[in-house]
Amino acid sequence: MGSLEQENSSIDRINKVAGELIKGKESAIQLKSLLQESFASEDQEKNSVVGIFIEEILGSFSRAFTILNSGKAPEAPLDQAATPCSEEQESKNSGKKRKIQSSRRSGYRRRAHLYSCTRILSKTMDDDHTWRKYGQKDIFNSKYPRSYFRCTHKYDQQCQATRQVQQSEADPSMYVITYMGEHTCRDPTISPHLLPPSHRRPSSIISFGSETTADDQKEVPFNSSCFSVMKQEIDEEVPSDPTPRISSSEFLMLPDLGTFDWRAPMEQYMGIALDQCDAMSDMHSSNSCLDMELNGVSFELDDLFGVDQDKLF
DNA sequence: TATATTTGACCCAA
DNA sequence: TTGGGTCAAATATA
Repeated sequence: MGSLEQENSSIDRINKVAGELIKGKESAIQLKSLLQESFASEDQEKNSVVGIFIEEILGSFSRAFTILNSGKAPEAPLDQAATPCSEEQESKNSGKKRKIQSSRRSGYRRRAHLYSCTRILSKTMDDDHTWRKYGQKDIFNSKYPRSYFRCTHKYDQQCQATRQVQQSEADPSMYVITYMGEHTCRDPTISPHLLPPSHRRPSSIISFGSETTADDQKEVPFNSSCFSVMKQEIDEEVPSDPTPRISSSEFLMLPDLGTFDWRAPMEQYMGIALDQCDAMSDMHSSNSCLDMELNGVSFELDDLFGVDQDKLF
């Protein structure tokens, strides 16, 4: 008896939550068009930032709907350390088309990355790393396949960085890019001296790209895989471009990065970057633009650097 | 010929 | 059991 009332109460709550989500999503869509209209003529960068934020928000709504419908989170955390594959691993299906060599999976690893972070970007974004596609999968309940890329230097420099690229269902012109693992490689096109020792460790390097060439780039080495500018090859039709190019006009830009001093308090730069999102300040509490995940624990950069949001906005 | 991409199979985690 | 991440043979391209 009591259980029936509880059940009805739960359903009622779910319906209310769904209603609020629908309202929120509609508001976000309206806000997007409003903001992009107002920025369209004057500030392309703000317009792009708005787009990124809105995509994140809409994605959150979609995931929330999914959770409501399924009763569980759509994505499992990525912090599970993979069990290193032992040499004794053998093929169990020797009768299949492709026969496996006994050592084929000896190095098989999965989800062993220390951290991951997800970006929603347009395909025009550029990256300062070279990637090689190693797989593509159709994703359950997803309209578009997901492509898997690894760093070109995986074998020659044991770089473990990978990324996943999937076309956004909400906006097919955008791509959801998930970076996993950190770049340990030293791409010859990236000036190593730009990476101070304290910033070569994983999860401590974030790069707000600059509109400079690879030669004179003064990127903020903050996270070479998470916040670096995107590479053209996102488009699957476009082959990997071995020449890294830097163009982050659609991403958070810091003015005068050439004078960046990483010994300065990070909030100084975060403040500048986040200032560009000032139009979205009301959304900051729910945004994940600068969110990262380390060992499966999500946190925001302001937590990481002790940035007080109230001071920034 | 070397290198990159495609794609089916393998394998892990939930 | 199944979805999804990775491997590697086959194929494409420069």
